Amino acid sequence: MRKQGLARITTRSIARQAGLAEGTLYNHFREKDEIFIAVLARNVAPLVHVLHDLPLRVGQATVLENLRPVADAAVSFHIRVAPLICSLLADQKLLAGARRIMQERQIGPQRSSEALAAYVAAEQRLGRITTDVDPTAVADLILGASFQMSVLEHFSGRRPIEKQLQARMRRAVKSLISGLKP
Amino acid sequence: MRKQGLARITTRSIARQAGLAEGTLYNHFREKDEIFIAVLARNVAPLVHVLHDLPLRVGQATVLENLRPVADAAVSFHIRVAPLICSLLADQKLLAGARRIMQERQIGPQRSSEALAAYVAAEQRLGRITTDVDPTAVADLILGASFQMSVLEHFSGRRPIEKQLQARMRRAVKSLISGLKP
Amino acid sequence: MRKQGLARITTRSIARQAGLAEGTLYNHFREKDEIFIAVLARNVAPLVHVLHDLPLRVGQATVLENLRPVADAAVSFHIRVAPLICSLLADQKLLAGARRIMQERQIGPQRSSEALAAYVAAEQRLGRITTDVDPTAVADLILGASFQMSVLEHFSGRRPIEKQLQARMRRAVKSLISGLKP
Amino acid sequence: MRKQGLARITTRSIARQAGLAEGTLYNHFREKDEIFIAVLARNVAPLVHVLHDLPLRVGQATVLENLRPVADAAVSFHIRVAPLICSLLADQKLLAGARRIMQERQIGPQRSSEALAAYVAAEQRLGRITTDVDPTAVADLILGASFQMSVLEHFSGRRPIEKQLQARMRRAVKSLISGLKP
DNA sequence: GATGAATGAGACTTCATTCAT
DNA sequence: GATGAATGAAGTCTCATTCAT
Repeated sequence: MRKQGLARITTRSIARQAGLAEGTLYNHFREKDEIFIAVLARNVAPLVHVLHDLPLRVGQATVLENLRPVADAAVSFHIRVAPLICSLLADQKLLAGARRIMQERQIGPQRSSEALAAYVAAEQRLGRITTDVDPTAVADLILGASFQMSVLEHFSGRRPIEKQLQARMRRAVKSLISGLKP
Repeated sequence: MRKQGLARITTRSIARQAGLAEGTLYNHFREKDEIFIAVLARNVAPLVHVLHDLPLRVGQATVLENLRPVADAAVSFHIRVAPLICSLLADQKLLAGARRIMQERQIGPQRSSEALAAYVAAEQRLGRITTDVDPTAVADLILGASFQMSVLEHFSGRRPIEKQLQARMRRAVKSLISGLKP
Repeated sequence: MRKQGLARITTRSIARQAGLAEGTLYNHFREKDEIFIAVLARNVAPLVHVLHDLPLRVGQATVLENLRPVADAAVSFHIRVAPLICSLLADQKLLAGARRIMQERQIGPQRSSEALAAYVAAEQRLGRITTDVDPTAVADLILGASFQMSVLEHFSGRRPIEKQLQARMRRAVKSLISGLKP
Repeated sequence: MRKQGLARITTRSIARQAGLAEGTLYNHFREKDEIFIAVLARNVAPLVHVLHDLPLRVGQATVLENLRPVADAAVSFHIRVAPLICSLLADQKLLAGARRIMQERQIGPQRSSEALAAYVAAEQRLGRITTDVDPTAVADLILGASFQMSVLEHFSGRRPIEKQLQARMRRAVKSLISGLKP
């Protein structure tokens, strides 16, 4: 389900992959959407964890060293569930269900963005990041780049390789830290 | 069709909006996917156009002034069709069809990325962009940020406002040019 | 559907009997319940018609001659749809839908009962029916006997024969008019 | 189970109400239908009992006093299991099973009707009931009225009140004894 | 005997696509 | 070229029944 990640995921295919009968799914989940959200929730956990730890890192080590685990976790997350995230956007009903559950659990992409932006702002106050940049913009750039890479890989039909994308993502973070100015 | 995801779009609803009978659609398109790809193709045109013009701008004006139309066009594109792009990722069959057509017309997200990276590399050769950054990474950051913003907006359920996102995107470009270093 | 009349009526069986594909049903009805109600409504029409004409018969001909068409129509109705009526009672959801539709159209078994009782009361006022009887009770007896006969026939597994049941019903009406008293 | 129709009754709900696990039901009954028929059989017992005693009452007390317990028991029975009786008619398979069991135990609606008709005939022979009436018709009228009332109540959605329906049924019996003739 | 997760047949419904008019 | 009823494959979900524990 994570690997192929179709909106066209059928209960049949889920059941087959899980080695269960179709009806058995409904002994564990009330409806298909719940399975969907459960997979998403489980996979986002590591990223949430890393973002949650960010405040403790403010002023510690270097900004690059602090952003690296974020970048790695973002890639891990996106590479796994980019098609699932896309399936949400592709289906209004699914999206509505996801939104509801995310509000209940106080999670969601918005929060991840905000957590990252908060870190940037905190480092700005310490003078370790220039105040020329907009914290929200930085979050958009970092998380967006990670998402974009995963989507591109899925688009191309290549089987995305985590290590490879993480390396590419680190280049992006470095580039962002450096800036374009000569 | 652009607003809600593809998953819930029926030929009936397309026909109704077009003021045609359902069967009539099939006098213009061979199958539903073709309609979908046609919509995508039409909406990507402006962005392709801007990217196509980039080589002419190398060394002209400022890098910021050259990237701004790219940023604007990317936002315009993503804001319109983010759910459609996602629908591609969500449907293996659709994705295959889209890939084929994109190859024929020599377009696609890969090409856009490459065009932008090529511009960055060219400016690097002129010394107007530092060689510390990786051109591909810059493309990922810029196009990814634009995509990310649109996806976030659709996710939140807010009706995305183009001007607003373009402003946010310009802040991202400026931040990228500036870099995080103090 | 009328003949076999199962609650276990499946859309498949309906479609087969109608000589249509299963999906075709949904071009004509929004859901299965609607088909169900439609069949019921069509078959109740003649009985409703007869009951509607009753007020015009008050004081005309004889009470027996006036009740006979009611008895015949009731048998015709029940013989056709007793299993369908039963299917309603057997399925709360179906029953709720039927109730709603019946309220909208101002029909229903209650109304039939009342129409018949009203006729009895009117004849009582003319002295053609003794005031010893309760009009509502008479309606219960007549319509109940008709329903009972049809249910018994279906129960026994015999294919109910309309003429035969109508004759039996006429005996019931005559018996009721006569009374048990020696 | 008696209240709502059978169609929506699941083994799960039966088990929950019985305070047992779903699987445990199958240690007591071979299949769901058996549970259903057991409930029906238990509830019909009092009515069967009353009808069984009828021969002893021939020529005793008054006809009205003899019919009253029949009327009361019929209402008690119908009010309890009208939806279950209907569920039989609604399900060919269930009906077949019920028929078989009823033949074994020598019970069934047919027998009830016959028992009541036999009583009427016996009283006719004693001159306590006019020979103008048809015994079978009288049975149809009495049992039918009782069934009809219960069905109407379930139809209307009102929670049927036994005492109330029994009173209504007594009026029906009295009306039948009196006859319509002025 | 009790349990309840697993099963899988089958129900209702949707919808892209076809085709006679 | 336009129409829209008909199609039927496929999807989600329910539930009676089984069986290892």
